[in-house]
Amino acid sequence: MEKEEKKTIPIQSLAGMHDILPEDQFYYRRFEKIFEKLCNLYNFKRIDTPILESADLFIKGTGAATDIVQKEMYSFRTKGNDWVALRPEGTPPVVRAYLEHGMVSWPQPIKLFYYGPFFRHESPQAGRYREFRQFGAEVLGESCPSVDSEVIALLFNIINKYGIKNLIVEINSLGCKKCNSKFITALVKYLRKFSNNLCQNCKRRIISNPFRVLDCKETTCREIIENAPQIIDYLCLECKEHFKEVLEFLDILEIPYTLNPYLVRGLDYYSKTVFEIFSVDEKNKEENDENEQNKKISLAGGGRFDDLIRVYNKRNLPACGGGIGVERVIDKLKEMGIKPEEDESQVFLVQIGDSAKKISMKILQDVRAANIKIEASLNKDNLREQLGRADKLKIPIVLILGQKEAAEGKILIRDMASEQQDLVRINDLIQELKKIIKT
RNA sequence: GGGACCUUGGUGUAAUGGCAGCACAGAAGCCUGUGGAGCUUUUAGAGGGGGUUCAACUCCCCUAGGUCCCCCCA
Repeated sequence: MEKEEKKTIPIQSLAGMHDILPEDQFYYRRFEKIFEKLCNLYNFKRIDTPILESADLFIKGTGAATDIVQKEMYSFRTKGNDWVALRPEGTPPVVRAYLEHGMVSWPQPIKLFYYGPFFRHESPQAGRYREFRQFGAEVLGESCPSVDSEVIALLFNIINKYGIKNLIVEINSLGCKKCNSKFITALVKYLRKFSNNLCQNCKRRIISNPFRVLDCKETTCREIIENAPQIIDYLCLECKEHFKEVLEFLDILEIPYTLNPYLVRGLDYYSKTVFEIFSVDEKNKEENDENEQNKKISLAGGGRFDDLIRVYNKRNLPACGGGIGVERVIDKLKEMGIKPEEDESQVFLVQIGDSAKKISMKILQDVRAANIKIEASLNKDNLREQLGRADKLKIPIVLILGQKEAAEGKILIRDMASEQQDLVRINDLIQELKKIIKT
């Protein structure tokens, strides 16, 4: 054998991708428990769609001109020469599944939720990762404005229940095709007058996606936008009515919201209602609004997408949905200093001697079968060490099985805090444990 | 796509162009029948590559990550 050169190749996780270590799992579990419970109450059914989809699904659905598709999509050719993509968002796959499985013929509306990883290739920063988890809820096949409010309420309540208060919904209406084409004409006409003063991006956007100019953060652009026509004034009767009702429902549900006429969102398929949910920090609420505006990160967002289905199918299908950025919500909770409780072992088994060790294996199995979380270190033999371990793991109850006890078919139950010990028959152990753990 | 700062054992950190030190955690022991303490011993480190230099953890360049900002979004 040659002498091995110790050249270590650094193995790191990819940029923007993170391991979720045991200590962080509880943040996720807590979130999962909450959305599962609330979805059940709202009667949303879970759907899981593949992480890998045809790239076309997003190019057509999310929109070829959007940043998500243009710059951020993980897409590649497979060996079979298919053009595929890691899903950057959840709505197109759900719509695809809806059509593929004939959910049109199920009783409408179809209320679905999903949870899982999504991928976008952009520079990582606060609340922004290349792999992130999203919870989303979609209602398909229903045009009633109550649906918009219900989706907002569901997302709002999940985040709220997770422990993040001071939530506020920003909401706007983009209108339908008819009214927003009128608006776009007016907007473009207005913007052209100032096009020399707009930033480079916005000059391009006048042609490619004039809506997005409203969203620009450049101060010069913002000044121009201040006096720009507002979509609200161009809504057709139906859209105006729809929006009004959504807001009324939000009032009834006591969900705090503010109208944001500049909220447009970067996905192509939205129509009528669009919204994002933010957490407002008490402390800098009053301070310089400018900085505040730029710094806030939305925890959730969504809207109505009555026209998305037509992209894939001739069918006409109203729908509305939204998603929560799970990492963003977790980061917020951490920022607030809240830690979900870890579910520690309740019992630790200490054994001394060979015969005891063998009986221990059986006891561990039986105790676990009785749904009691028990830990042991069978690799160690002395009592002191094993007790030390139980102590380090902060396990409140220790079972001690020595040679003496094993021979008599008995076992000691020790309460670590009070240092009280009871000798019980091994046959009665589970009963005794249940008594102790209940109280 | 553009920019700022950062990277020292598992973790948190210190100092220095000249032996990389400390704390915690880990392992072994004092001590195979009762834990939390103490003591002893011990494992383990400069993200990777290149350059300047007698000498680089330190200075320079590249690269990979991290954090953050612009852009955009969850």
